[in-house]
Amino acid sequence: MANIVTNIINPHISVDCVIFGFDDDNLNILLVDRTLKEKKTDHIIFNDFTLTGNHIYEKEDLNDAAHRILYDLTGLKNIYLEQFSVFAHPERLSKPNDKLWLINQGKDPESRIISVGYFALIATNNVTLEWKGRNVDWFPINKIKELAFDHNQILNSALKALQTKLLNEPIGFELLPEKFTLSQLQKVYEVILGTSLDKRNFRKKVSRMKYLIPLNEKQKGVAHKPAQLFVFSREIYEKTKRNVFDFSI
Amino acid sequence: MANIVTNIINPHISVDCVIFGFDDDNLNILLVDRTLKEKKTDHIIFNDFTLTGNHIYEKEDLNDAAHRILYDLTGLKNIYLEQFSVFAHPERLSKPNDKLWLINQGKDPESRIISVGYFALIATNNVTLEWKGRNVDWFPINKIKELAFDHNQILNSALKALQTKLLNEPIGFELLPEKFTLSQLQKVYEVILGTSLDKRNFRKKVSRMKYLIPLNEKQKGVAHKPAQLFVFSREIYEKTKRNVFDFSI
DNA sequence: GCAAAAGTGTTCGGAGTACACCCATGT
DNA sequence: ACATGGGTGTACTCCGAACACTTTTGC
Repeated sequence: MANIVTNIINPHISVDCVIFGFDDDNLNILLVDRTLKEKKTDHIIFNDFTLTGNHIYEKEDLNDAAHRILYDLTGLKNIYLEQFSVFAHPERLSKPNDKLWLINQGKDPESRIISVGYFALIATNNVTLEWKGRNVDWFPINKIKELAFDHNQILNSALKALQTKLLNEPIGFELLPEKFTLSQLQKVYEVILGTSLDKRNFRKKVSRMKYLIPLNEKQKGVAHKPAQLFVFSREIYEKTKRNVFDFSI
Repeated sequence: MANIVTNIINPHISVDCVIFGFDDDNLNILLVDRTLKEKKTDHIIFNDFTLTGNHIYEKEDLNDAAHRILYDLTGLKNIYLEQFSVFAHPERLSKPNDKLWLINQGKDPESRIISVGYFALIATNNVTLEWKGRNVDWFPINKIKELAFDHNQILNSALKALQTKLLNEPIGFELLPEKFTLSQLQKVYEVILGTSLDKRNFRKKVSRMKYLIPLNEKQKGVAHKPAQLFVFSREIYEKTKRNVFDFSI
């Protein structure tokens, strides 16, 4: 894998991943702590957060780079991943703290780097997180303050892309365990779209999705009527998806 | 506008524009002739076509670069333009003819260039085209053969993006003159989506689009019942567009 | 008067929306 | 027994789909 050629990094192009998770209540984003300290005194100059991102290798495709970042972070392959936009404003790395940080990292703060934005969906459970020895953690998306670089803009753009995608393709269960209940799925739609849905209408709609397969299995250990569990069948989805030729007003 | 700083080009990043036009019958794409000749004999080594593209300047935003390309090509500003994807495969410029071409242009065929794809919609009428002294022309999209570099892939991806966009937002008249008939608009939907639509149902649907304003004006000089002309009102569209919170099966 | 495209209405089925109560389980 | 979320049906309206004939103009 790692030979002389594949290890040359391309200093002009990076990939940033907006990683969405869901914990039965909130839509969360994975952020990496960025703390700049005075070298001798360990005095904290500033402290904020970034998305997970990295430069690509010279011979590496963008999708591979994004998967590599997710693999380094989680140890998982086959995470749902989608390119949604490019961020290339000439001043995107030019806030004072960002320049300080880049200089401290031995980089030229004037050099132009364009970043390709990906969003990823992962089921939050049972993932241990590790990113280049830095602290990473989940944050509810509606409690995120000012981030490093242009990462607020990237995040907002990712959320819009996720909303659009969710309205057009069944990707909600990428945020859920393999077996999930309809209430969990409904909650995913609600938190991503920022709305609330009627339970009966939601289930009526879902009952038309042939690719949601009910199992002979129920929730266990819950203090209420246990819910039926479902799985998503990609095979059935691919077979039955119809071409939408309708357009909206 | 052009000073020392803005004239430095960035050799790593380019913008490619897929320019769609419509001529009452076909969906067309603007292509640029690429002919490589033996220097002394003028013997043609090969001849094919490319999309319109260019490197960006060091201090230039991507949207500005795409608009600049369209302005250089058509003399028009305010063309409808949308970024849809990035093309960055390490081998994207590595077909034999592409390498020959790059060497002939004094470029290093091994250097990696990523390209940001934009699609543009322009009303074909009354535009004079000029691109760096090379021949440019419209080609019906379904008659396009093998293009230079990865431009077939960029074109296919642009068409899909255009279809998706058209299904979700009213952009069809960007391909039409300011005043247009409903039959013209219907034809735009048909050629982009590759389908055929029922005239009565189409008009029923259109009658719900409050932002399509009928004029007290009809077609002239046509050998049949003259059609009513319409204009698009962006103001009314922005006011009345509803948020779509429905999701599909 | 003929060719060509414009313009128009009805019926049917399927989907969205609004809305309230009983059920199964753990404590 | 009680708290908790699971699970279900009906009425209304709107929209999509299928489908054929008359009208107005230029030639």
